[in-house]
Amino acid sequence: MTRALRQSRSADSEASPDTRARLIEAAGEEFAENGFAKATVRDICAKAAANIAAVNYHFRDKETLYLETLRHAHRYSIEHYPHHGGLASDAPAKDRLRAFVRAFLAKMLDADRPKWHGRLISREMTEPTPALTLIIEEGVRPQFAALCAIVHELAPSLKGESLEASAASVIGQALHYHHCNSMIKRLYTERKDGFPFDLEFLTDHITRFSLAAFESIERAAGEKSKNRRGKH
Amino acid sequence: MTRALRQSRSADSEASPDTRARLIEAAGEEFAENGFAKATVRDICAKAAANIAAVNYHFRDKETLYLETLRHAHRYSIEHYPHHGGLASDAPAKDRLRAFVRAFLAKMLDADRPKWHGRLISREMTEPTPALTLIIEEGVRPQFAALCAIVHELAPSLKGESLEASAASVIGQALHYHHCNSMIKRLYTERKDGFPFDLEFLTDHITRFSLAAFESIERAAGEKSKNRRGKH
DNA sequence: GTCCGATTGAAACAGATGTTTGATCGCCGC
DNA sequence: GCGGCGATCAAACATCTGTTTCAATCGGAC
Repeated sequence: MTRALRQSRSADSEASPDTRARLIEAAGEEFAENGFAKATVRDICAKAAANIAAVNYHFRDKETLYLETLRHAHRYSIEHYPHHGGLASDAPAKDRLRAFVRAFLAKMLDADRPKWHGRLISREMTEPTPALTLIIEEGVRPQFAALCAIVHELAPSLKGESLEASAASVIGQALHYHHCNSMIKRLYTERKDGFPFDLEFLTDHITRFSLAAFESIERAAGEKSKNRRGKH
Repeated sequence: MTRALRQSRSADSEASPDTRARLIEAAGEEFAENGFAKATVRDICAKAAANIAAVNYHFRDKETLYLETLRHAHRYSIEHYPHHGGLASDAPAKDRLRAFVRAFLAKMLDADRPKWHGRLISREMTEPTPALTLIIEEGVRPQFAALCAIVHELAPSLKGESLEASAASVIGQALHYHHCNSMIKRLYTERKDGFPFDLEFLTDHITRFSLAAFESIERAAGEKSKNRRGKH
């Protein structure tokens, strides 16, 4: 009957010349800007200069289109922004933290690449859609683990939940500038030239702030264990 | 013609006995859970045990209903969670920071009060809707200013953008656990009893982390100025 | 050229959703 | 009792939106 579903197309193959790719591109922009619910198939097709039926032909659903778009964004993301930021794993932990923060921020804020990749993924973080857990697990968990490893080097006294919470503190700072972007911008409107929102400033601030915290935490841990050894 | 708009009702007056209040309550839950787009007037009315026409009668629009709901949440929020957290303004800065973080987190995570107040407001932060800027300005800006004052006491060497970025770092940590709630939860599923997401643990961690950062920053600033004085 | 499958196109369908309408009910002052 | 008025209700309306249908088109294989 319906010859709609084209389960073929191994998700990577560049078979159809254009429309499929154009659809994903257009869908990415729409979804990133308006979210899944608000973005309409018609708008997407219009932006892709494709017929409305195209989304049903190349994908099956609006939902599958979304999922495929997210997959695309995810692949792009881990390919262009590896969490080690191009640094060797035996580089000093401080540098690796900076590289991590930088890569993380760049993923979100980078403007010269089609910027919807980051926005799409961050949208998933705040309101996850059912099936995509898999992708996110695959992308986020190793990233988080890598960060935990770095933090562990910087502050060996942190363990278990405290370690993970500290890693979350680093990520939270970075994400904040992304999530509350519009809000923060408005908070700084009184400054003539706006908030210095560039990658370098933020990387620098977040790295510095976090390193300061770890340093102080370690110092305190050192004192404590010294005292303990002294008393016993 | 249409006798729909009831511009009267001074936004606070408790004129209509029930339905208006029930509508706001139901709308709050629905909007907080599903966002503005996904939440349907029919669902809201069903939850409020009101007729579909009620939302048009008491408010004018779905949008006005949303706006009014947000106003309600906002009033509730600043009333029940003052940013000073009940502390006198001459209390030690460390305590005030803790109180601030605690109030901020509580606003978001508090479960025994109808928990949608916080969720609604935080939703506005990530995707602000046009008209409500006013409310948010009114609520967020003073809160942010208060935090900046606290941070300034804790780390006098921070100034201008660095000061504001540091305040944002504190807020970012707190918001992170709220925004990425579902994501974080999933990251910790391997732990049997889940992540210790309670208010106390988070307050403690964020305060500790931030205080550590400020302490270290101040120490470094002290060193630097000492060196400078020494050299000149 | 012809056939066939893949792709595209225009139109229509079906369902959901915000909004409106006109009737009805309950209450209060007269 | 009656008229007026605020409030509620069931039903319908108009629009938007995801999806489907079926014909038209294109490109290559034979």
